[in-house]
Amino acid sequence: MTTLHRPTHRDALEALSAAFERGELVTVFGRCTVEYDGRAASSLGPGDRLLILKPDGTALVHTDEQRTPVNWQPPGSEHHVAVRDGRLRVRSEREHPTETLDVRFERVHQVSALPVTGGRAVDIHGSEEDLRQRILDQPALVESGFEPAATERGTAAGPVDVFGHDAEGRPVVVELKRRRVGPDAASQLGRYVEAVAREVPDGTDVRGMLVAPSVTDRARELLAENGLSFVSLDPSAADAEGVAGASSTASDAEDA
Amino acid sequence: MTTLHRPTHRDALEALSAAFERGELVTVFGRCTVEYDGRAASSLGPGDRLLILKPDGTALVHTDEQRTPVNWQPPGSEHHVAVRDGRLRVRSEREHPTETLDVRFERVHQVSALPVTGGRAVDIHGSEEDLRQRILDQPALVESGFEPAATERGTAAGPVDVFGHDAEGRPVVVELKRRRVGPDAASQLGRYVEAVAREVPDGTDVRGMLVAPSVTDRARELLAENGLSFVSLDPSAADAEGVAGASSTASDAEDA
DNA sequence: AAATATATTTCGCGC
DNA sequence: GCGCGAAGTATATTT
Repeated sequence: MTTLHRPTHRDALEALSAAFERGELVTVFGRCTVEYDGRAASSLGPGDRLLILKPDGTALVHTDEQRTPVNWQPPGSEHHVAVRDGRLRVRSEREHPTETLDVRFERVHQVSALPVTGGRAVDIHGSEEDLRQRILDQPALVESGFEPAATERGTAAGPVDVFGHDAEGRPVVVELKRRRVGPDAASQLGRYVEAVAREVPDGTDVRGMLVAPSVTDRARELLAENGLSFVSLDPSAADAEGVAGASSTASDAEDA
Repeated sequence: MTTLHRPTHRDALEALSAAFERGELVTVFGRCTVEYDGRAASSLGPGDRLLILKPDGTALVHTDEQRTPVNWQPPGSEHHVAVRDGRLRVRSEREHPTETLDVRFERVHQVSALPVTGGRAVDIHGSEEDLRQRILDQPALVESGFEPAATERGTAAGPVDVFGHDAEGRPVVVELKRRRVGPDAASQLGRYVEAVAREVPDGTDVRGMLVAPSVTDRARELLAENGLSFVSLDPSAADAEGVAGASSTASDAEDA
Protein backbone atom coordinates (compact mmCIF):
# COMPACT_ATOMS: atom_id res chain seq x y z
CA MET A 1 0.00 0.00 0.00
CA THR A 2 1.45 3.33 -1.10
CA THR A 3 0.22 6.79 -0.28
CA LEU A 4 1.64 10.13 -1.34
CA HIS A 5 0.59 13.45 0.18
CA ARG A 6 0.61 16.51 -1.98
CA PRO A 7 2.99 14.89 -4.41
CA THR A 8 4.40 16.65 -7.40
CA HIS A 9 2.45 15.87 -10.54
CA ARG A 10 5.43 13.96 -11.79
CA ASP A 11 5.66 11.84 -8.64
CA ALA A 12 1.95 11.15 -8.85
CA LEU A 13 2.49 9.94 -12.41
CA GLU A 14 5.20 7.55 -11.25
CA ALA A 15 3.04 6.19 -8.45
CA LEU A 16 0.08 5.63 -10.77
CA SER A 17 2.13 3.86 -13.41
CA ALA A 18 3.67 1.57 -10.80
CA ALA A 19 0.29 0.82 -9.27
CA PHE A 20 -1.22 -0.09 -12.66
CA GLU A 21 1.72 -2.39 -13.17
CA ARG A 22 1.01 -4.13 -9.90
CA GLY A 23 -2.72 -4.40 -10.60
CA GLU A 24 -3.69 -2.26 -7.64
CA LEU A 25 -6.73 -0.15 -6.96
CA VAL A 26 -5.86 3.52 -7.18
CA THR A 27 -7.43 6.59 -5.62
CA VAL A 28 -6.51 10.16 -6.50
CA PHE A 29 -7.91 13.06 -4.54
CA GLY A 30 -7.35 16.47 -6.01
CA ARG A 31 -8.67 19.57 -7.70
CA CYS A 32 -9.52 18.73 -11.28
CA THR A 33 -11.70 19.26 -14.32
CA VAL A 34 -13.41 16.39 -16.11
CA GLU A 35 -14.37 16.00 -19.75
CA TYR A 36 -16.33 13.10 -21.15
CA ASP A 37 -17.18 12.31 -24.74
CA GLY A 38 -18.91 9.24 -26.09
CA ARG A 39 -22.56 8.16 -25.98
CA ALA A 40 -23.17 11.68 -24.76
CA ALA A 41 -20.76 14.44 -23.79
CA SER A 42 -20.21 16.31 -20.55
CA SER A 43 -18.01 18.91 -18.98
CA LEU A 44 -17.24 19.45 -15.31
CA GLY A 45 -15.51 22.58 -14.01
CA PRO A 46 -12.78 22.74 -11.37
CA GLY A 47 -13.35 21.18 -7.97
CA ASP A 48 -12.06 18.61 -5.50
CA ARG A 49 -13.01 15.06 -6.46
CA LEU A 50 -12.08 11.52 -5.70
CA LEU A 51 -10.91 9.57 -8.74
CA ILE A 52 -10.92 5.79 -8.46
CA LEU A 53 -9.12 3.66 -11.01
CA LYS A 54 -9.64 -0.08 -10.88
CA PRO A 55 -7.33 -2.67 -12.41
CA ASP A 56 -10.25 -3.99 -14.52
CA GLY A 57 -10.40 -0.68 -16.38
CA THR A 58 -13.20 0.95 -14.39
CA ALA A 59 -12.85 4.67 -13.68
CA LEU A 60 -15.05 6.55 -11.22
CA VAL A 61 -15.15 10.25 -10.41
CA HIS A 62 -16.98 10.99 -7.16
CA THR A 63 -17.96 14.27 -5.56
CA ASP A 64 -19.20 14.62 -1.98
CA GLU A 65 -22.78 13.93 -3.06
CA GLN A 66 -24.85 11.21 -4.65
CA ARG A 67 -24.47 7.51 -5.05
CA THR A 68 -23.85 7.79 -8.78
CA PRO A 69 -20.39 8.98 -9.83
CA VAL A 70 -20.43 12.37 -11.51
CA ASN A 71 -18.42 10.81 -14.34
CA TRP A 72 -17.11 7.35 -15.05
CA GLN A 73 -15.81 4.80 -17.51
CA PRO A 74 -17.00 1.17 -17.54
CA PRO A 75 -14.77 -1.90 -16.97
CA GLY A 76 -12.61 -2.80 -19.93
CA SER A 77 -11.46 0.74 -20.53
CA GLU A 78 -7.79 1.62 -20.64
CA HIS A 79 -6.25 4.03 -18.20
CA HIS A 80 -3.52 6.34 -19.42
CA VAL A 81 -1.58 8.77 -17.26
CA ALA A 82 0.58 11.62 -18.39
CA VAL A 83 1.88 14.98 -17.31
CA ARG A 84 1.02 17.81 -19.69
CA ASP A 85 2.11 21.37 -18.98
CA GLY A 86 3.26 20.18 -15.59
CA ARG A 87 -0.20 18.83 -14.70
CA LEU A 88 -1.27 15.28 -14.06
CA ARG A 89 -3.80 14.03 -16.60
CA VAL A 90 -5.63 10.74 -16.45
CA ARG A 91 -7.36 9.59 -19.60
CA SER A 92 -9.57 6.53 -19.75
CA GLU A 93 -10.61 5.21 -23.13
CA ARG A 94 -12.69 2.41 -24.58
CA GLU A 95 -14.21 1.31 -27.87
CA HIS A 96 -17.62 -0.09 -28.80
CA PRO A 97 -18.76 2.48 -28.21
CA THR A 98 -15.84 4.87 -28.42
CA GLU A 99 -15.72 6.86 -25.22
CA THR A 100 -13.07 8.93 -23.54
CA LEU A 101 -12.85 10.35 -20.05
CA ASP A 102 -10.33 13.05 -19.31
CA VAL A 103 -9.41 14.12 -15.80
CA ARG A 104 -7.01 17.04 -15.57
CA PHE A 105 -5.60 17.88 -12.16
CA GLU A 106 -4.71 21.35 -11.02
CA ARG A 107 -3.55 20.03 -7.69
CA VAL A 108 -3.04 16.51 -6.41
CA HIS A 109 -3.87 16.28 -2.71
CA GLN A 110 -3.32 12.58 -2.34
CA VAL A 111 -2.54 9.45 -4.32
CA SER A 112 -3.04 5.97 -2.91
CA ALA A 113 -2.35 2.57 -4.40
CA LEU A 114 -4.32 -0.18 -2.68
CA PRO A 115 -3.56 -3.86 -3.22
CA VAL A 116 -6.91 -5.65 -3.07
CA THR A 117 -7.21 -9.29 -2.13
CA GLY A 118 -10.02 -11.51 -1.03
CA GLY A 119 -13.62 -12.30 -1.82
CA ARG A 120 -15.71 -10.47 -4.34
CA ALA A 121 -18.59 -12.94 -4.37
CA VAL A 122 -21.55 -11.32 -2.73
CA ASP A 123 -24.43 -13.57 -1.79
CA ILE A 124 -27.71 -11.79 -2.52
CA HIS A 125 -31.15 -13.10 -1.74
CA GLY A 126 -34.60 -11.61 -2.07
CA SER A 127 -34.30 -11.18 -5.82
CA GLU A 128 -36.89 -12.11 -8.42
CA GLU A 129 -35.16 -15.47 -8.75
CA ASP A 130 -35.99 -16.24 -5.11
CA LEU A 131 -39.59 -15.23 -5.63
CA ARG A 132 -39.88 -17.65 -8.53
CA GLN A 133 -38.44 -20.48 -6.47
CA ARG A 134 -40.99 -19.77 -3.78
CA ILE A 135 -43.82 -19.95 -6.28
CA LEU A 136 -42.59 -23.25 -7.66
CA ASP A 137 -42.57 -24.56 -4.10
CA GLN A 138 -46.01 -23.19 -3.33
CA PRO A 139 -47.98 -22.70 -6.56
CA ALA A 140 -51.14 -21.99 -4.55
CA LEU A 141 -49.62 -18.62 -3.65
CA VAL A 142 -50.49 -17.60 -7.19
CA GLU A 143 -53.87 -19.28 -7.27
CA SER A 144 -55.48 -22.36 -5.85
CA GLY A 145 -55.07 -25.15 -8.35
CA PHE A 146 -52.28 -23.50 -10.32
CA GLU A 147 -49.77 -25.94 -11.72
CA PRO A 148 -46.42 -24.64 -12.96
CA ALA A 149 -45.16 -26.36 -16.10
CA ALA A 150 -42.07 -24.38 -17.03
CA THR A 151 -39.92 -21.41 -16.09
CA GLU A 152 -38.34 -19.06 -18.60
CA ARG A 153 -40.55 -20.61 -21.26
CA GLY A 154 -39.65 -19.09 -24.59
CA THR A 155 -42.23 -17.19 -26.63
CA ALA A 156 -42.06 -14.96 -29.67
CA ALA A 157 -42.21 -12.01 -27.24
CA GLY A 158 -39.47 -13.29 -24.97
CA PRO A 159 -39.12 -15.68 -22.03
CA VAL A 160 -42.06 -16.06 -19.65
CA ASP A 161 -41.18 -16.16 -15.93
CA VAL A 162 -43.51 -19.00 -15.02
CA PHE A 163 -45.83 -20.84 -17.38
CA GLY A 164 -48.47 -23.32 -16.25
CA HIS A 165 -52.15 -24.20 -16.15
CA ASP A 166 -55.02 -23.28 -13.89
CA ALA A 167 -57.46 -25.62 -12.16
CA GLU A 168 -59.51 -25.81 -15.36
CA GLY A 169 -56.53 -26.57 -17.55
CA ARG A 170 -56.25 -23.17 -19.15
CA PRO A 171 -52.75 -21.92 -19.97
CA VAL A 172 -51.48 -19.30 -17.51
CA VAL A 173 -48.66 -16.83 -18.03
CA VAL A 174 -47.17 -15.54 -14.77
CA GLU A 175 -44.99 -12.44 -14.64
CA LEU A 176 -43.08 -11.86 -11.41
CA LYS A 177 -41.91 -8.57 -9.98
CA ARG A 178 -40.18 -8.13 -6.66
CA ARG A 179 -41.54 -4.64 -6.16
CA ARG A 180 -44.48 -2.41 -6.87
CA VAL A 181 -45.20 -2.40 -10.59
CA GLY A 182 -46.12 0.29 -13.07
CA PRO A 183 -47.54 0.27 -16.61
CA ASP A 184 -44.39 -1.20 -18.12
CA ALA A 185 -44.84 -4.52 -16.32
CA ALA A 186 -48.49 -4.68 -17.36
CA SER A 187 -47.52 -4.14 -21.00
CA GLN A 188 -44.84 -6.76 -20.73
CA LEU A 189 -47.30 -9.34 -19.42
CA GLY A 190 -49.74 -8.38 -22.15
CA ARG A 191 -47.11 -9.05 -24.81
CA TYR A 192 -46.35 -12.47 -23.40
CA VAL A 193 -50.00 -13.46 -23.18
CA GLU A 194 -50.58 -12.36 -26.76
CA ALA A 195 -47.56 -14.33 -27.93
CA VAL A 196 -48.75 -17.50 -26.20
CA ALA A 197 -52.29 -16.98 -27.50
CA ARG A 198 -50.92 -17.20 -31.03
CA GLU A 199 -49.20 -20.51 -30.38
CA VAL A 200 -52.33 -22.11 -29.02
CA PRO A 201 -55.46 -23.29 -30.86
CA ASP A 202 -57.75 -20.44 -31.86
CA GLY A 203 -60.24 -19.54 -29.20
CA THR A 204 -58.19 -20.92 -26.33
CA ASP A 205 -58.32 -18.58 -23.38
CA VAL A 206 -54.81 -17.68 -22.24
CA ARG A 207 -54.68 -16.11 -18.79
CA GLY A 208 -52.08 -13.64 -17.58
CA MET A 209 -51.20 -13.01 -13.96
CA LEU A 210 -48.94 -10.34 -12.57
CA VAL A 211 -47.45 -11.29 -9.22
CA ALA A 212 -45.98 -8.40 -7.23
CA PRO A 213 -46.25 -6.67 -3.85
CA SER A 214 -48.57 -4.03 -5.30
CA VAL A 215 -49.57 -2.09 -8.45
CA THR A 216 -50.02 1.54 -9.36
CA ASP A 217 -53.49 2.70 -10.41
CA ARG A 218 -52.56 3.09 -14.04
CA ALA A 219 -51.04 -0.35 -14.18
CA ARG A 220 -54.17 -1.77 -12.60
CA GLU A 221 -56.32 -0.16 -15.28
CA LEU A 222 -54.05 -1.48 -17.98
CA LEU A 223 -54.33 -4.98 -16.58
CA ALA A 224 -58.10 -4.71 -16.43
CA GLU A 225 -58.32 -3.48 -20.02
CA ASN A 226 -56.43 -6.53 -21.19
CA GLY A 227 -58.20 -9.04 -19.00
CA LEU A 228 -55.13 -9.70 -16.88
CA SER A 229 -55.04 -10.46 -13.18
CA PHE A 230 -52.99 -9.20 -10.29
CA VAL A 231 -51.85 -11.22 -7.31
CA SER A 232 -50.36 -9.46 -4.32
CA LEU A 233 -47.30 -11.24 -3.00
CA ASP A 234 -44.55 -9.67 -0.94
CA PRO A 235 -41.13 -11.20 -1.65
CA SER A 236 -39.90 -10.41 1.84
CA ALA A 237 -42.95 -11.87 3.58
CA ALA A 238 -42.29 -14.98 5.59
CA ASP A 239 -43.41 -17.94 3.53
CA ALA A 240 -45.27 -19.55 6.39
CA GLU A 241 -48.93 -20.57 6.06
CA GLY A 242 -49.34 -20.16 2.31
CA VAL A 243 -51.44 -22.70 0.43
CA ALA A 244 -54.67 -21.70 2.07
CA GLY A 245 -54.69 -17.92 2.03
CA ALA A 246 -53.11 -16.76 -1.18
CA SER A 247 -54.35 -13.18 -1.15
CA SER A 248 -55.39 -13.07 -4.76
CA THR A 249 -56.85 -9.81 -5.94
CA ALA A 250 -58.02 -10.58 -9.42
CA SER A 251 -58.67 -7.53 -11.53
CA ASP A 252 -62.11 -6.82 -12.90
CA ALA A 253 -61.57 -8.24 -16.32
CA GLU A 254 -64.22 -6.36 -18.22
CA ASP A 255 -63.64 -5.20 -21.75
CA ALA A 256 -63.73 -1.56 -22.75
CA MET B 1 -7.02 16.42 4.79
CA THR B 2 -6.18 13.66 7.25
CA THR B 3 -4.78 10.24 6.54
CA LEU B 4 -3.95 7.47 8.99
CA HIS B 5 -1.91 4.41 8.06
CA ARG B 6 -2.66 1.15 9.77
CA PRO B 7 -4.36 2.95 12.63
CA THR B 8 -5.71 1.20 15.66
CA HIS B 9 -9.42 0.57 15.35
CA ARG B 10 -9.97 3.10 18.08
CA ASP B 11 -7.94 5.78 16.30
CA ALA B 12 -9.84 5.06 13.12
CA LEU B 13 -13.06 5.59 15.04
CA GLU B 14 -11.83 8.97 16.27
CA ALA B 15 -10.80 10.05 12.80
CA LEU B 16 -14.14 9.03 11.29
CA SER B 17 -16.18 10.82 13.94
CA ALA B 18 -14.16 13.98 13.50
CA ALA B 19 -14.45 13.82 9.72
CA PHE B 20 -18.25 13.40 9.90
CA GLU B 21 -18.33 16.42 12.16
CA ARG B 22 -16.45 18.46 9.59
CA GLY B 23 -18.61 17.25 6.71
CA GLU B 24 -15.74 15.58 4.91
CA LEU B 25 -15.65 12.75 2.44
CA VAL B 26 -14.20 9.65 4.07
CA THR B 27 -12.44 6.62 2.62
CA VAL B 28 -11.56 3.52 4.59
CA PHE B 29 -9.45 0.80 3.06
CA GLY B 30 -9.29 -2.46 4.98
CA ARG B 31 -10.15 -6.10 5.33
CA CYS B 32 -13.82 -6.39 6.18
CA THR B 33 -17.08 -8.28 5.90
CA VAL B 34 -20.28 -6.61 4.71
CA GLU B 35 -23.90 -7.35 5.55
CA TYR B 36 -26.84 -5.67 3.92
CA ASP B 37 -30.51 -6.00 4.75
CA GLY B 38 -33.39 -4.05 3.27
CA ARG B 39 -35.09 -4.26 -0.11
CA ALA B 40 -33.04 -7.41 -0.52
CA ALA B 41 -30.37 -8.96 1.69
CA SER B 42 -26.76 -9.84 1.04
CA SER B 43 -23.67 -11.13 2.71
CA LEU B 44 -20.06 -10.60 1.72
CA GLY B 45 -17.17 -12.58 3.21
CA PRO B 46 -13.80 -11.20 4.30
CA GLY B 47 -11.69 -9.26 1.82
CA ASP B 48 -9.98 -5.94 1.17
CA ARG B 49 -12.40 -3.23 0.09
CA LEU B 50 -12.63 0.49 -0.24
CA LEU B 51 -15.42 2.04 1.82
CA ILE B 52 -16.51 5.54 0.87
CA LEU B 53 -18.68 7.58 3.19
CA LYS B 54 -20.09 10.85 1.89
CA PRO B 55 -21.37 13.69 4.05
CA ASP B 56 -24.78 13.43 2.33
CA GLY B 57 -25.27 9.95 3.79
CA THR B 58 -24.13 7.91 0.81
CA ALA B 59 -22.10 4.77 1.55
CA LEU B 60 -20.22 2.81 -1.12
CA VAL B 61 -18.28 -0.43 -0.82
CA HIS B 62 -16.00 -1.04 -3.79
CA THR B 63 -13.88 -4.03 -4.71
CA ASP B 64 -11.23 -4.04 -7.43
CA GLU B 65 -13.81 -4.86 -10.10
CA GLN B 66 -16.94 -3.42 -11.67
CA ARG B 67 -18.44 -0.01 -11.92
CA THR B 68 -21.25 -0.86 -9.52
CA PRO B 69 -20.32 -0.97 -5.83
CA VAL B 70 -20.56 -4.44 -4.32
CA ASN B 71 -22.71 -2.92 -1.57
CA TRP B 72 -24.02 0.55 -0.87
CA GLN B 73 -26.48 2.80 0.88
CA PRO B 74 -28.21 5.72 -0.85
CA PRO B 75 -27.92 9.41 0.12
CA GLY B 76 -29.90 10.37 3.20
CA SER B 77 -28.71 7.42 5.22
CA GLU B 78 -27.03 7.89 8.57
CA HIS B 79 -23.51 6.73 9.20
CA HIS B 80 -22.65 5.31 12.62
CA VAL B 81 -19.20 4.21 13.72
CA ALA B 82 -18.31 2.13 16.70
CA VAL B 83 -15.69 -0.26 18.00
CA ARG B 84 -17.07 -3.64 19.01
CA ASP B 85 -14.79 -6.37 20.33
CA GLY B 86 -11.88 -4.15 19.43
CA ARG B 87 -12.97 -3.95 15.78
CA LEU B 88 -14.10 -0.94 13.80
CA ARG B 89 -17.67 -1.22 12.63
CA VAL B 90 -19.45 1.18 10.30
CA ARG B 91 -23.21 0.97 10.11
CA SER B 92 -25.27 2.96 7.66
CA GLU B 93 -29.02 3.09 8.16
CA ARG B 94 -32.04 4.63 6.52
CA GLU B 95 -35.82 4.41 6.61
CA HIS B 96 -38.46 4.36 3.88
CA PRO B 97 -37.53 1.76 3.14
CA THR B 98 -35.71 0.48 6.20
CA GLU B 99 -32.25 -0.62 5.16
CA THR B 100 -29.04 -1.26 7.03
CA LEU B 101 -25.51 -1.74 5.81
CA ASP B 102 -22.94 -3.18 8.19
CA VAL B 103 -19.22 -3.09 7.49
CA ARG B 104 -17.05 -4.87 10.03
CA PHE B 105 -13.31 -4.42 9.75
CA GLU B 106 -10.76 -7.04 10.69
CA ARG B 107 -7.95 -4.72 9.76
CA VAL B 108 -7.88 -1.06 8.84
CA HIS B 109 -5.16 -0.36 6.29
CA GLN B 110 -5.92 3.30 5.77
CA VAL B 111 -8.38 6.00 6.75
CA SER B 112 -8.60 9.30 4.89
CA ALA B 113 -10.78 12.33 5.48
CA LEU B 114 -11.06 14.51 2.40
CA PRO B 115 -12.51 18.02 2.51
CA VAL B 116 -14.34 18.53 -0.77
CA THR B 117 -14.91 21.94 -2.25
CA GLY B 118 -15.90 23.23 -5.64
CA GLY B 119 -18.23 22.54 -8.51
CA ARG B 120 -20.61 19.61 -8.68
CA ALA B 121 -22.60 20.88 -11.65
CA VAL B 122 -21.85 18.67 -14.60
CA ASP B 123 -22.97 19.95 -17.98
CA ILE B 124 -24.27 17.07 -20.07
CA HIS B 125 -25.42 17.26 -23.66
CA GLY B 126 -26.65 14.66 -26.09
CA SER B 127 -29.58 13.66 -23.88
CA GLU B 128 -33.17 13.10 -24.93
CA GLU B 129 -33.87 16.70 -24.00
CA ASP B 130 -31.42 17.86 -26.68
CA LEU B 131 -33.02 15.59 -29.23
CA ARG B 132 -36.41 17.13 -28.49
CA GLN B 133 -35.06 20.63 -28.87
CA ARG B 134 -33.61 19.67 -32.23
CA ILE B 135 -36.96 18.36 -33.39
CA LEU B 136 -38.74 21.51 -32.30
CA ASP B 137 -36.20 23.48 -34.33
CA GLN B 138 -36.51 21.21 -37.34
CA PRO B 139 -39.87 19.42 -37.28
CA ALA B 140 -39.24 18.11 -40.81
CA LEU B 141 -36.70 15.72 -39.30
CA VAL B 142 -39.69 13.76 -38.07
CA GLU B 143 -41.75 14.15 -41.21
CA SER B 144 -42.28 16.73 -43.88
CA GLY B 145 -45.18 18.92 -42.83
CA PHE B 146 -45.09 17.91 -39.17
CA GLU B 147 -46.09 20.71 -36.83
CA PRO B 148 -45.27 20.37 -33.13
CA ALA B 149 -47.96 21.73 -30.82
CA ALA B 150 -46.79 20.75 -27.35
CA THR B 151 -44.09 18.92 -25.41
CA GLU B 152 -44.73 16.76 -22.38
CA ARG B 153 -48.41 16.89 -23.23
CA GLY B 154 -50.33 15.10 -20.52
CA THR B 155 -52.47 12.07 -21.31
CA ALA B 156 -54.18 9.42 -19.22
CA ALA B 157 -51.20 7.16 -20.00
CA GLY B 158 -48.57 9.73 -19.05
CA PRO B 159 -46.78 12.67 -20.70
CA VAL B 160 -46.14 12.55 -24.45
CA ASP B 161 -42.68 13.73 -25.56
CA VAL B 162 -43.85 15.75 -28.54
CA PHE B 163 -47.43 16.16 -29.70
CA GLY B 164 -48.44 17.77 -32.97
CA HIS B 165 -50.18 17.39 -36.29
CA ASP B 166 -49.16 16.05 -39.67
CA ALA B 167 -49.53 17.76 -43.05
CA GLU B 168 -53.15 16.58 -43.21
CA GLY B 169 -54.01 17.82 -39.75
CA ARG B 170 -54.08 14.43 -38.06
CA PRO B 171 -52.87 14.30 -34.46
CA VAL B 172 -49.38 12.84 -34.10
CA VAL B 173 -47.79 11.39 -30.96
CA VAL B 174 -43.97 11.39 -31.08
CA GLU B 175 -41.89 9.31 -28.69
CA LEU B 176 -38.18 10.11 -28.57
CA LYS B 177 -35.35 7.79 -27.65
CA ARG B 178 -31.70 8.69 -27.78
CA ARG B 179 -30.65 5.13 -28.45
CA ARG B 180 -31.74 1.92 -30.12
CA VAL B 181 -35.15 0.88 -28.87
CA GLY B 182 -36.70 -2.43 -27.88
CA PRO B 183 -40.26 -3.65 -27.32
CA ASP B 184 -40.73 -1.54 -24.20
CA ALA B 185 -40.55 1.71 -26.14
CA ALA B 186 -42.98 0.40 -28.76
CA SER B 187 -45.45 -0.53 -26.01
CA GLN B 188 -45.05 2.85 -24.42
CA LEU B 189 -45.83 4.65 -27.66
CA GLY B 190 -48.82 2.38 -28.19
CA ARG B 191 -50.20 3.33 -24.79
CA TYR B 192 -49.85 7.03 -25.50
CA VAL B 193 -51.53 6.76 -28.90
CA GLU B 194 -54.40 4.81 -27.38
CA ALA B 195 -54.82 7.39 -24.63
CA VAL B 196 -54.94 10.26 -27.10
CA ALA B 197 -57.34 8.34 -29.35
CA ARG B 198 -59.81 8.25 -26.48
CA GLU B 199 -59.69 12.00 -26.00
CA VAL B 200 -60.38 12.71 -29.62
CA PRO B 201 -63.65 12.38 -31.61
CA ASP B 202 -64.46 8.78 -32.50
CA GLY B 203 -62.93 7.67 -35.76
CA THR B 204 -60.14 10.22 -35.70
CA ASP B 205 -56.91 8.64 -36.83
CA VAL B 206 -54.17 9.23 -34.25
CA ARG B 207 -50.69 8.55 -35.53
CA GLY B 208 -47.74 7.39 -33.47
CA MET B 209 -44.12 7.87 -34.39
CA LEU B 210 -41.09 6.47 -32.63
CA VAL B 211 -37.98 8.56 -33.25
CA ALA B 212 -34.71 6.81 -32.41
CA PRO B 213 -31.38 5.84 -33.98
CA SER B 214 -32.67 2.31 -34.68
CA VAL B 215 -35.09 -0.45 -33.58
CA THR B 216 -34.81 -4.14 -32.79
CA ASP B 217 -36.74 -6.61 -34.95
CA ARG B 218 -39.28 -7.41 -32.29
CA ALA B 219 -39.92 -3.76 -31.61
CA ARG B 220 -40.39 -3.17 -35.32
CA GLU B 221 -42.99 -5.94 -35.49
CA LEU B 222 -44.76 -4.53 -32.48
CA LEU B 223 -44.88 -1.12 -34.11
CA ALA B 224 -46.25 -2.58 -37.33
CA GLU B 225 -48.95 -4.53 -35.49
CA ASN B 226 -50.18 -1.34 -33.91
CA GLY B 227 -49.93 0.82 -37.01
CA LEU B 228 -47.09 2.89 -35.60
CA SER B 229 -44.20 4.41 -37.52
CA PHE B 230 -40.49 4.55 -36.98
CA VAL B 231 -38.20 7.41 -37.90
CA SER B 232 -34.47 6.91 -37.78
CA LEU B 233 -32.68 9.84 -36.19
CA ASP B 234 -29.28 9.78 -34.57
CA PRO B 235 -28.98 12.21 -31.65
CA SER B 236 -25.26 12.63 -32.22
CA ALA B 237 -25.60 13.27 -35.95
CA ALA B 238 -24.65 16.74 -37.07
CA ASP B 239 -27.85 18.69 -37.61
CA ALA B 240 -26.71 20.07 -40.93
CA GLU B 241 -28.85 19.72 -44.07
CA GLY B 242 -32.02 18.41 -42.40
CA VAL B 243 -35.39 19.59 -43.70
CA ALA B 244 -34.99 17.93 -47.06
CA GLY B 245 -33.77 14.44 -46.32
CA ALA B 246 -35.46 13.23 -43.14
CA SER B 247 -34.74 9.53 -43.55
CA SER B 248 -38.17 8.34 -42.56
CA THR B 249 -38.69 4.62 -42.55
CA ALA B 250 -42.38 4.30 -41.92
CA SER B 251 -43.49 0.86 -40.84
CA ASP B 252 -45.91 -1.13 -42.96
CA ALA B 253 -49.02 -0.18 -41.10
CA GLU B 254 -51.26 -3.06 -42.00
CA ASP B 255 -53.68 -4.48 -39.51
CA ALA B 256 -53.55 -8.06 -38.33
C1' DA C 1 -22.12 -9.13 -30.92
C1' DA C 2 -27.15 -8.38 -30.47
C1' DA C 3 -31.44 -8.73 -27.89
C1' DT C 4 -33.93 -8.84 -23.80
C1' DA C 5 -35.01 -8.06 -19.02
C1' DT C 6 -33.48 -7.23 -14.11
C1' DA C 7 -31.60 -4.04 -10.57
C1' DT C 8 -31.01 -3.11 -3.21
C1' DT C 9 -31.13 0.25 -10.13
C1' DT C 10 -30.47 5.84 -9.26
C1' DC C 11 -32.26 10.22 -10.34
C1' DG C 12 -35.28 14.01 -11.39
C1' DC C 13 -39.73 16.06 -12.23
C1' DG C 14 -44.54 16.56 -11.38
C1' DC C 15 -48.61 16.00 -8.68
C1' DG D 1 -44.78 11.54 -0.29
C1' DC D 2 -46.11 8.51 -4.96
C1' DG D 3 -46.06 7.90 -9.98
C1' DC D 4 -43.72 7.90 -14.07
C1' DG D 5 -39.94 7.67 -17.18
C1' DA D 6 -34.91 8.74 -18.48
C1' DA D 7 -30.11 7.23 -17.88
C1' DG D 8 -23.47 8.08 -20.89
C1' DT D 9 -27.87 3.68 -16.81
C1' DA D 10 -24.92 -1.26 -15.44
C1' DT D 11 -25.21 -6.21 -15.52
C1' DA D 12 -26.46 -10.95 -16.62
C1' DT D 13 -28.30 -14.32 -19.77
C1' DT D 14 -29.38 -16.15 -23.98
C1' DT D 15 -29.25 -16.34 -28.97
